[in-house]
Amino acid sequence: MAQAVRHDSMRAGNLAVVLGELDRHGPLTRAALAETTGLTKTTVSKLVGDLIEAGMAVESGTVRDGERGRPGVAVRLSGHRVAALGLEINVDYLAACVVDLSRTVRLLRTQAVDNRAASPADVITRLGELATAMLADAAGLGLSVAGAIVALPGPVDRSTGSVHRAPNLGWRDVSVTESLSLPLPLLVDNEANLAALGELWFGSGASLGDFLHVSGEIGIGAGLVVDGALFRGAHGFAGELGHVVVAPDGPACRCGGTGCLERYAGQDALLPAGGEIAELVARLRAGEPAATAACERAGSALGVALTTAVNLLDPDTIVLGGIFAPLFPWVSGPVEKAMRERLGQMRARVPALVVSRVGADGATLGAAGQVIQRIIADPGAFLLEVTDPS
Amino acid sequence: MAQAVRHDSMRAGNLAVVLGELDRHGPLTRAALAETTGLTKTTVSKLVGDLIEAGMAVESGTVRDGERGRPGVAVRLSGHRVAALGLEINVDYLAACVVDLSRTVRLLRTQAVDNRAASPADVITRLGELATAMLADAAGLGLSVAGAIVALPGPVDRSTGSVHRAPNLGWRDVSVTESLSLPLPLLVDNEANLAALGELWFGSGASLGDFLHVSGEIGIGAGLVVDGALFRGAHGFAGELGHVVVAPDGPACRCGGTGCLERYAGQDALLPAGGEIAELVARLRAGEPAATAACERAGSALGVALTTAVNLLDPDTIVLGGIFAPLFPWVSGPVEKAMRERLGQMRARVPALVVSRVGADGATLGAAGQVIQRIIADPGAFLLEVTDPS
DNA sequence: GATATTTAGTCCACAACATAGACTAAATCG
DNA sequence: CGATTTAGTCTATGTTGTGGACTAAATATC
Repeated sequence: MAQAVRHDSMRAGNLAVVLGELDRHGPLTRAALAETTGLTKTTVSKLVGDLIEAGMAVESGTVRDGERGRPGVAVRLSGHRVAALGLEINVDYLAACVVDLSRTVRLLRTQAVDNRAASPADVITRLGELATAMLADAAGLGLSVAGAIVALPGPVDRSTGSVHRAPNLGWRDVSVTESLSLPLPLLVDNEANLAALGELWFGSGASLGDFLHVSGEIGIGAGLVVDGALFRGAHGFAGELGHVVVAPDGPACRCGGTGCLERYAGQDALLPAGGEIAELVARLRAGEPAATAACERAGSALGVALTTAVNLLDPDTIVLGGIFAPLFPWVSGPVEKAMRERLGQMRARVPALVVSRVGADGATLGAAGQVIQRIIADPGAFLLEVTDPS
Repeated sequence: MAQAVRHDSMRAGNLAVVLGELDRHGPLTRAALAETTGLTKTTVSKLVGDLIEAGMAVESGTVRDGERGRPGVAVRLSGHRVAALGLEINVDYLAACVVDLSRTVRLLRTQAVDNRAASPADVITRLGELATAMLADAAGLGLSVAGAIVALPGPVDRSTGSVHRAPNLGWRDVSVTESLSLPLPLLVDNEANLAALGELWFGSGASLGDFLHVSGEIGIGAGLVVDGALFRGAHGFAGELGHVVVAPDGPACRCGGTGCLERYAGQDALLPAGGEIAELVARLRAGEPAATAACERAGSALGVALTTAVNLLDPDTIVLGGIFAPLFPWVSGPVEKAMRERLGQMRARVPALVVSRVGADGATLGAAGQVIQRIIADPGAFLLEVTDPS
């Protein structure tokens, strides 16, 4: 609980500080690192030496920063050795990616499968095969994969690695970490959460400030990123935007309530007759009035729900992802209108509304990125793992 | 930004760990501290010695923990030297309190004044007089006051110490820290936020887990406490529960929107003809149907807004404070009904609904408590201040 | 073109802090 | 009364960062 600082953790902390600085502020010389971290040049040199030895950083050319003086050697994160595996189980596909320490996507593979038709055990077996193939390919690239996270479309218990209920998959109480055995640390997380992190590291990124990322699918989830980390709430179920009440007397929702956002702006509300979002986009492009009206309705409801979310969570930016990304041109107007009307008078600035820049792979990439984030936040633990093969 | 660990900050960090442990887990022997912190007995002894010398801890009797062996000396937080000042400006009163390091309330004074009638400058002058008197009394008790926080009824900019708009006071862009000059560090914060912290430290406390504290007044604010700290959002305006949309087509609100919770459950909605909450309680006790119906309506609306808040913020517990504390017996039913209906099916556990245990002084006490919290989180800084009179 | 100046990075003696284990102190058990 | 157990202190030691002297490599100045 209370974490005391000792000599070894002091060192680990300083390694993390240096690596974090390299991660956030690009290539830096040792002198610049000493300045920004407040450590002495001597200390920085030693720490950088360790990081280079561990394959987590490399020197990359010289830089003349000022006008005069000896040029410095730029040091940057190196992705040539350390990597992470991101996995995703979704309704109609499996996906896996390998991302290296510099957050470069090295491998990405998607497999279209109808996972509703298969049993959870079969799905997990298939994911295991995909993961094993990816690990082999990663080894071929000389990468050492430090860990993996599985993205799941439903509320998860991260401590047990299980999904309580994933209605879209038809799963109940399935433990993924128990069934999936891979030769590395494995965790699970919610797809909407990881999509938000995917946007942070592989999309518009830090320019968004603190943002709320909306994942529209059949359900509607959201992930709030504050200071580069997810806000999860007490039990990890924060960000359930789909069941925000838009109209207390509205239609019944599968959650037991009435008038939830999902009933107005979920995929089933936009496509009551079924079908693909791509078809809806085609009808919208053709200017079909019924399609435009449906988006108008969904956008207004989404605007009301997001107004509420802004009042409670206070983000800088709102990112629309999932099905709302292709529909952005048609829903953004009503959403912005609702937010301006309801927030404009009280707040100096209404949060900006932008479209997600990562596509369907957001959650898969976010999963791998989260593993990388953990390594950067505590390189000492990983260093031990690599150098000490006990 | 990136905070490196050096020898001095290692020491400061360990002082904070020991003091934090004493704060959370009551009186402890040096041996017990060594066990829980992971530090050696030698180190703990040195740290405890420093804390005792600084007047932040004291030895208090011996304890026989096990069956055999030498009994240990219990060490606990001491409030005899270090204290903090909490201040509050509200619509119809000023308040000040002095709380010591062990979070004992040593002084508390309230002054009934109609602050809407006076100019901001006059109000602040009067608060300054109250604060100066409190500081003199604290000095008389041998207390050294380390800092102060002013609670204000409106959104504040904590970096400049100013309120942008406090509609209930009729204030616009008033900087309190600039106008109020006291011989100690002074900060400002929002009343609803500080009331939540007041509940944490002077009310039901840590038994609540992560909780959302609702401050019902003319407006309705809320403060979310996660892991013993306030969730503030990107700009510090999180928790604006009063403007959560309960019915998109509802009555217009002063915020520019329509159907905000405030219009259904704020003080003006419960008492459309004006008057005091105490009178409403009397009518409720008498069983007056109109009064009961008003609470029913307010409770249902509050239940809808809280359902939404739970979906987005995921707290363990919801605490009703402000005007909802005396009205609790009449509003809690409808609130719980709404939450059970709308959340019961999706969640294993619907958050518990409890009444606030701190009264009107919650924000004032929370203000002082927040200063104490800062000292406990970084005793090193305070130690320097005391021992080094530069 | 030689020298001064500036900046980067390394080296070495030193200081700060925590550690490990021996030691003393004070209780209960047999 | 001695053996055992637990609390707390003392001393030598180890790890880590510091500060300043030093070397290295560039530009500026004359």
